Amino acid sequence: MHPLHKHINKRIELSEAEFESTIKIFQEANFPRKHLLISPDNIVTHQYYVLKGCLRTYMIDHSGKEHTVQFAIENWWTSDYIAYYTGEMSVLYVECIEDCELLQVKRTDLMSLFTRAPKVESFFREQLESAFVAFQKRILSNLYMTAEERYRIFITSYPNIEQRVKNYQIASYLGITPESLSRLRSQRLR
Amino acid sequence: MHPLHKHINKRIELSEAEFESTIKIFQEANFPRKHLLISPDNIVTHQYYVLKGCLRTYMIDHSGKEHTVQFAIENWWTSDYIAYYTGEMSVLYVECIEDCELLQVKRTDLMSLFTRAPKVESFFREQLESAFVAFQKRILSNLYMTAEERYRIFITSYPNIEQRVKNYQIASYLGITPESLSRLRSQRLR
DNA sequence: TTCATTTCTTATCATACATCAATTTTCAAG
DNA sequence: CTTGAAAATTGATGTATGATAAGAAATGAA
Repeated sequence: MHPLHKHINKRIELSEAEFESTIKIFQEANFPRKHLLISPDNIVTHQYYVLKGCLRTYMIDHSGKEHTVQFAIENWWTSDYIAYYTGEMSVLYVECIEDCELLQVKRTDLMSLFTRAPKVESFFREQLESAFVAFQKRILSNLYMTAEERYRIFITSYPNIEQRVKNYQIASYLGITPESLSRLRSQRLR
Repeated sequence: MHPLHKHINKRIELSEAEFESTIKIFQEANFPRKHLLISPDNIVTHQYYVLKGCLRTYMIDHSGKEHTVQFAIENWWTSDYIAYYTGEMSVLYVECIEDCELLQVKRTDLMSLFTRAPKVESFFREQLESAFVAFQKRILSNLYMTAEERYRIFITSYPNIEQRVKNYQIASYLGITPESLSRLRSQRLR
């Protein structure tokens, strides 16, 4: 069974035939480590499903500092969703931090698939509901947790991520400097 | 034209007949100032559309401090979306901070409406996309902006909100103390 | 394996915001 | 209006995290 079919069927029941018409609009796309899938000031027409690899979505602020919005690993979806959903120019980078095997899909193709296959739209709606919950929880945890608690939550909810991404990238996800992350990691060992 | 019909038609075209079958599953619900629509440790079965009034969604952490997730005014939707979408017990309060006229809808009714009326599902998917974008922007701004910048963004994107909500509630939305908000407001005047 | 580059750590000092406390101001109920 | 409670302000002091710098460790390209 195709990994994407398996992934979709965790939420909704899609027959082999229905999946066939779905997978038609997806294209395989492989990129090496360090490749920038998306960079600022572009129109974003695609979203991406990760078959293999790891990607990071981040912005660079006016003072040159990086801020990580999201990591994506196998069976996650990624894009610059701000640009993808609004049609505005991109503000984010999406970078492969490992060699990546992706499935890409164009938003316009997905939209017309939705009218033909409402079940697929339901899948994406439910997917969005989960993502929305995750982001709401993240906003809350930024409001009331210390950096150390957020770090602990992060490494348990992204298992093995420490082997795959740099500490300074984790720091930029948590909203602290690499130095502060280093400090709180060394304190935890005592 | 019904305010909800007008609201939906900003995204998708819904005929009078289609709207009739939609509005059927909504109920009017009016509550006075200070009424708690939702409080922690309950199952959340409804979401709410604001016809009139202002509500605040917040949590209280282990040390008793309040943290505001969202304000909702006319034509906004609100609920404890974490509990509503996941089925988990609520963790949030949703409080009327003015007398409120609401339309409430049960999630199960909405789900079955979606299968009968895919256009309504499209409306809610698009709505979610926008909400997702807003939350992603908020996470980013918490990562790279100072409290003062976030305050400035807040008062321009929630116009006239200062007349409707308490400063300590705005502070708890921005992730700072009321004292800090008071100080940065007085600095802005100089 | 080697070497240059990137990343991580450690230390010191600086700062934005928190905490605590004391008034003053606002506001809503009687 | 009056009045008491809630909210906002102001000041003094504390603290987590930032900024900067320098050395150690890890990494990856040749």
